[in-house]
Amino acid sequence: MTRPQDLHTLLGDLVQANSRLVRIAAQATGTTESAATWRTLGVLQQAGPLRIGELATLSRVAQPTMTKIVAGLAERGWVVRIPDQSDARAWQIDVSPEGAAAVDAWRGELASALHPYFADLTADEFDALRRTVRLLQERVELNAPDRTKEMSH
Amino acid sequence: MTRPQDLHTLLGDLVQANSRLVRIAAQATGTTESAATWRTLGVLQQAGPLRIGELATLSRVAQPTMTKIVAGLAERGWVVRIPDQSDARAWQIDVSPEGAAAVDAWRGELASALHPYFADLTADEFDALRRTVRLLQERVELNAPDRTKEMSH
DNA sequence: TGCAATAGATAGTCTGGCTATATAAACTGG
DNA sequence: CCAGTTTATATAGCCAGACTATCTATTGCA
Repeated sequence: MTRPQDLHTLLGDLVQANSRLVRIAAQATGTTESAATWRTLGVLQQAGPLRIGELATLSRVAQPTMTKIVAGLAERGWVVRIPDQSDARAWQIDVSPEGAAAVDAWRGELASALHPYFADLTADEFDALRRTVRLLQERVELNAPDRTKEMSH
Repeated sequence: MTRPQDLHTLLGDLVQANSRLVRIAAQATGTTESAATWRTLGVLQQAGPLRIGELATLSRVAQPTMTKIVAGLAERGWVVRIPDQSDARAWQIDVSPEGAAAVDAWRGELASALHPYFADLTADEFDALRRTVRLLQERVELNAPDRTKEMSH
């Protein structure tokens, strides 16, 4: 039923539309915080305390990138770094109450900024949007990426 | 019909899901090119030859940012810079055939990378996705952003 | 005990954002 | 017709977030 040709076009269009949406939001909110911040906090909220490495894998960034992001978040007080009881090399990273509040605040700003663009949705359109967001969420669930390539050394 | 509370949540979820989707695509394709590249070329393909400033406004980035992006694209031969007949300060920027080919190639890679995640959509889900992408495209159309703030000096 | 494997940090590079400012061309008013 | 303002782009300098390569410190096993 899903025609590959259409899917091909659709996915490109989806990513491009989203890139524009993100720029609109960035300019409208004037927030300095970037996608990486909210992506990382989102993963943590969803998957509880995690090690840097696990967090990097689930967020699909390289480990040194995650080390930097976490350093920034820790500076803002949005995550806490708890020494891992069972491994002195490792940390458990978790969202702080302040971090959770920051996510909420950002969602509020984002909604205000984008509301004018979506205020006039029909019930039908709203429903399609809602279903698609759920769909996307399912598909980008936090499954560990395929590491076959790396494993083959 | 559209409940603000739901819309609030929905938009946050949409942006977050998309941020993950973009990371999945980035890792799966292994492409080094970033969102800004395809966003910019997309705007050009849609709105024909444009000046740097117009391009920046429509892409919703600052003018110096666009100068840099265009410099990069010109190096790769993906855009051409045509001197503006009527104004020696300005350039007309347009997509080159190579640029258009690069966009096509990227869409292909993206589709291949994401296809496994979307291969099993039902006709119904596919339809909701298709309608939502169209919807998003309408909403992020290339309308010049509101410049009221800047104009008030 | 001693050495390979693992977790994270550090170094260095690039792109893409930003603001502030410089440069150069184009207007405009006396 | 030229002086001053406005406008279009470029330059400089900053920062975050992405990468690879490598270092350090612990772990864990032979």
